Amino acid sequence: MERKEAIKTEETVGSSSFSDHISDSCQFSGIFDFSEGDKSSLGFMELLGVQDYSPSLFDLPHPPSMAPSAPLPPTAVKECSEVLNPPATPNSSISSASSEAVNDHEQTKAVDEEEEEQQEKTKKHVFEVDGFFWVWSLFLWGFRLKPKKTNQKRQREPRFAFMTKSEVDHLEDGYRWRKYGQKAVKNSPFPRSYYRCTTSSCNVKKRVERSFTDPTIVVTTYEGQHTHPSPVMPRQMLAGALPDSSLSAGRATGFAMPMQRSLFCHYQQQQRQVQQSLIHNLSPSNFACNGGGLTNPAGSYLREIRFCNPAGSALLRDHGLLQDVVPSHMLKEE
DNA sequence: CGAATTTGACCAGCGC
DNA sequence: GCGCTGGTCAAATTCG
Repeated sequence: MERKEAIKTEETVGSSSFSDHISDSCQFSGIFDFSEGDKSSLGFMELLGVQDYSPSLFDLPHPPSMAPSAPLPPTAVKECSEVLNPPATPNSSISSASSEAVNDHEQTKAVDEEEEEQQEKTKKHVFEVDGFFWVWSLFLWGFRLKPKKTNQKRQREPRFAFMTKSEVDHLEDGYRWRKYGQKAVKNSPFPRSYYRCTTSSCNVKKRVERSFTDPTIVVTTYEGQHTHPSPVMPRQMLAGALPDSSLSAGRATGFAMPMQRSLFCHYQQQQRQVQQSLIHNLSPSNFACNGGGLTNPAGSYLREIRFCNPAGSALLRDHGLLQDVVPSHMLKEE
């Protein structure tokens, strides 16, 4: 049901064509599902191999073509925010974002609900991380979980979904999980498994299921935030293996950073087959995705994923498999 | 024997 | 109101 709504919204917003258009130069993308309170949202994030960012680049529905360029040396992280339909002076529209986001939110309170939804739908964020520009597109799922008149609806934790190409269903992510349920998924031969963090004070949950459009893809959805450090992965190991930006992201947010951790754990466990699969397919220059498409009428998360010829070992080395799948500021923003 | 998993039952939300 | 579906519970079973 939720996914069906997502499809509707995406078509409304027009991001589908945007995704298609940039797919050739997109180096990585993922779908992220956030739910909080009575509001749900779905977005996709794309890493663009572009150095010369121009806000008009993201002007829907006619984005210009983008040519990938070599990665830049690590730079200070910048965070940018803009609204679609960029201002008249494109290159000056990039500005510090956090406060703007807050201000935007405040302003939208003043308008009626439809206008507010429209504004939220079209809000986009652009981040620069280590010389890469990340486009964070966030749009509502097209519905607000009907707020109960009595406001008795149970609050849902923020959720984070990502896809991993793996032969292993339950990817090691540094935390210990206890399986508490399994359900058949409608229109899919693959069941969905439900896990809870085994730490007593921590109520983080995750769902794991395979995409039935591509059985090699595992869709993992995390809900909530861990209230404790990873019991499996010593911090020192992490500190030695991952760039500062990755660590700071995890520390600053308390978020699980699931893909980052799972990739790292695969290293540690010498699960070579899975590791190579992950490295190959998640390496920025190998991973091309036709966006956060949800156009499959049966409701799959995935539309089409293409894997290009391997060519990016340098990227892999320099950027550590894009450990910052979600840059820290994105997580801070929600 | 304790921990983890399995699996059918149950419940809540939603659409018709 | 009813049926469908997603999510959770908990007893039974399996595993180490």
